[in-house]
Amino acid sequence: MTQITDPEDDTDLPRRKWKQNPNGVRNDILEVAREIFAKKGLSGTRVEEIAARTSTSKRMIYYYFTDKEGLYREVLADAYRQTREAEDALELSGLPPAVALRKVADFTFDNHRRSQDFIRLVMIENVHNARYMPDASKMSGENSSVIRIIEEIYAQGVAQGTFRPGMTAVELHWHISALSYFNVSNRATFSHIFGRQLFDEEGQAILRQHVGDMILMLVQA
Amino acid sequence: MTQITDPEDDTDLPRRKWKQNPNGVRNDILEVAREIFAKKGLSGTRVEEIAARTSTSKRMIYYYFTDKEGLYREVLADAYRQTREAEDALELSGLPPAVALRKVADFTFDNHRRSQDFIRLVMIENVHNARYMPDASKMSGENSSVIRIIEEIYAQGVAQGTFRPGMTAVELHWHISALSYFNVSNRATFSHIFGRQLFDEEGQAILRQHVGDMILMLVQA
Amino acid sequence: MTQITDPEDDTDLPRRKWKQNPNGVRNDILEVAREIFAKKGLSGTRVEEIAARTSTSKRMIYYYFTDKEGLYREVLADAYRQTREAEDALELSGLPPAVALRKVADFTFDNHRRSQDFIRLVMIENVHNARYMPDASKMSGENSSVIRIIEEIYAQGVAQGTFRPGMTAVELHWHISALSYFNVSNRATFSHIFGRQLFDEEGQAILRQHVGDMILMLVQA
Amino acid sequence: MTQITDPEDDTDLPRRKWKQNPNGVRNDILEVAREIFAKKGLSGTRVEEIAARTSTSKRMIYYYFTDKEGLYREVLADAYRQTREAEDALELSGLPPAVALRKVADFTFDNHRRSQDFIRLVMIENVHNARYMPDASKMSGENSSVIRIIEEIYAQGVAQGTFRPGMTAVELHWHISALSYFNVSNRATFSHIFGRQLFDEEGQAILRQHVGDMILMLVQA
DNA sequence: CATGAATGAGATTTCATTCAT
DNA sequence: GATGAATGAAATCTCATTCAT
Repeated sequence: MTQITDPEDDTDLPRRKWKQNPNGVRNDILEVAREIFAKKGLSGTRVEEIAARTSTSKRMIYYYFTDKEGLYREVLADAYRQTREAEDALELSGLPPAVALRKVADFTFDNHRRSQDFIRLVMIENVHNARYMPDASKMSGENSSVIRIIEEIYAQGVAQGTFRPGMTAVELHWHISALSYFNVSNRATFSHIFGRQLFDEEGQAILRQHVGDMILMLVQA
Repeated sequence: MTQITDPEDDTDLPRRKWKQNPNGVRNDILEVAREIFAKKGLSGTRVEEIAARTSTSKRMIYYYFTDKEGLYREVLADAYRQTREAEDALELSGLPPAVALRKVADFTFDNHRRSQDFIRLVMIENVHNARYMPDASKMSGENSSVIRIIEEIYAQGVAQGTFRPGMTAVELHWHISALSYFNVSNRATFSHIFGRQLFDEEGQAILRQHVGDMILMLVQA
Repeated sequence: MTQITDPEDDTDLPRRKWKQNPNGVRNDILEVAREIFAKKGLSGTRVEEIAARTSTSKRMIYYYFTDKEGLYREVLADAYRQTREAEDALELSGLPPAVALRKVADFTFDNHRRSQDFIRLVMIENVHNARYMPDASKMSGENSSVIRIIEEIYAQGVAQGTFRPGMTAVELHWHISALSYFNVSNRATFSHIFGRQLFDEEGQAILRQHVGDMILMLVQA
Repeated sequence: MTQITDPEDDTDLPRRKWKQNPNGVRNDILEVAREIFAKKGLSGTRVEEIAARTSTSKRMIYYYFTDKEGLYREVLADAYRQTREAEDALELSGLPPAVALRKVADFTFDNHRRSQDFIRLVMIENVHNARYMPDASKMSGENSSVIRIIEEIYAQGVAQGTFRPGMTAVELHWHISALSYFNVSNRATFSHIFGRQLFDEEGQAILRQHVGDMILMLVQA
């Protein structure tokens, strides 16, 4: 990513992607680790394998992350951070509540599909009962932008009389998340049992439509 | 450890512990293994630990299940089998489609909450990309009773004109499952970020109600 | 030591000193470990080295002793146990107090000289601030036979009027130990600075004599 | 870490921290290293830990002391040097031999108690069989002031007829050292087994008295 | 002189599995 | 069927030391 390779440095020495490049090395490890942890889980991952796919050595992993668990924690925190950032980019001002809410649902559905590694990390972390989650302080849902966004939309809809009162943003977020998450997390077993149809483009379009429909009907009921 | 075998008691009588339980040892292993696999995953589980919590020794695990993976496969197949059996017990004949469909949703929501270990095994299996799933032949969704049940209800509703046509039972099942599953699978991370409110009795009642509502609105739209 | 090698077992298979001989293997490890720990200390010792000098593998060390520290603890406890046993063998009944007390001093002086590994383990353990000592319950000085022996001798001497009253057995033991211990523990540095004379046979005889003299004079003063 | 260097302050003036301390960095390292080596031994000590507690970096340790072993050697030599200096300060001229000798014993007993780190370094060095001791030339007991002091006292006592002839100063020093050293070196294990009484103020006073008594009786016998 | 980054070699420990009885 | 002992292969982690700037 932030590579600083010098083409002139063509000596016989073993090729190093970065000499003395702390962030380069650190990020390189982080990226590789994310992929492998997402694929194999914490206990299923070999530090060796991460090192092998890196431009550095196993030793550097311990240098920067103390131990395997430390690396896993960083990967997880990083993944959440990036997801937050993607959510922060959502721009919905000016839209009518119903339109905006569907946009949130669609965005979540699409974004989850795009972020398979993130979903897998969350699956894995749930198997661990959230033991390695970043400090609650950094994660608190209060200042989560999705929640704030949904809150605003919902409040506006209620004010306009188009949404029924009595619900919370977290509830709405929960429903949208559940449907969008399951679509990625359980694809393997679900398609094993019920076939792949729901996962081809047409099937996905139908599901996506349903998700938005259900959410809107829920608030408009 | 908790063994009750008496060296002098070398008669032909079956060992007391398993008197009414011919496959005693095997089932004992299976039960213990299910619990531990559900808690720690495949790679996170130690054969040692399973053996220790069993009334038998490690040797027997290999005797009955060949290897750790074999045991895991059996545990998984067993768990699915039991879930199927629970679903088969659903009796809805005679009810109007809308009532029946809500009952299916409620049942699924409740049943998932009760079957945490099963859900965890499914989570784990999805991390493994469904690599260890029982043969598709045994699992095929065609002969799944939930699907057949939903199919009947839906067909009836469409025939009566109360449900809109154009949907499939698998789609409906997908939505119900997603919402019911996420409620269990992601409780750890979700409550870490957004608090525990949705998981106390009141919160769960609300979510359960929403799930039924959304499904019904989806078919009645 | 407790070897059970069978000369008839001359197959092509790799030679094993003991197959399926738990105590053999365990004691073998313990003996080798004691020697090496005594020589190099806890952190200075390589598990590898212990294994290499054993008839088994590194793996067995972990099988029986959990980890390096566990092995060290056992070695230490074992060494203390053996020292106690040697002390228990002291037979002094019937001797006049002064003679008996000198015998205790002489025995301790000689026994320490013979038990270099034990002394070294105690040195090492003191460097660790006695962190790995066996449970105080097993070690309590109350039921230590040396203390009881000295107590009896001293009480008798006081009763007879040959020893002055007002001292404790632990104090006497302390002095005898200090002199006997230092003779072994500090030989290396002391002889480095002041030469080897005190450590040749003649020097040792003189020191030994002094130790007994001083103790007797102390109680007879 | 607690560095006070200012990048703009690139004058020729010596760094503030070491204004009156030309060998500042070196001595800083030495002091920290002494403490840690005394606590954990040679193999138990991490160069990393020394560096961390120093005002400099690891690099400087290697710059000044070549390697860990070199640093350890210097620490040890330094500790002996300081002990010698303390002994040199003893001023006993004019006192009657018996009084002077008890003063030497008392001084040694007290001085050892005060110099725990030194005693620990000696313990550690004895575990290493005195492999890292400073050159014998620097250390030779001949020019050791304690030995010379004791020699003088003893000679005077013999000349006066109050001390019996036939002993050497090294022997006397050996006894005093043994008792004073053990008091510090074996406190951990001894009190673990026999309790702490001998190590409280009263107990120590008794032991100290005994040590002087025994030495005096030994020469006066 | 000074520093943070980097590292090879090796140490400790783990784990599924098999063996001997 | 049953059991405790045994094990090879591999995984995690540590440490003194050197390098690049």
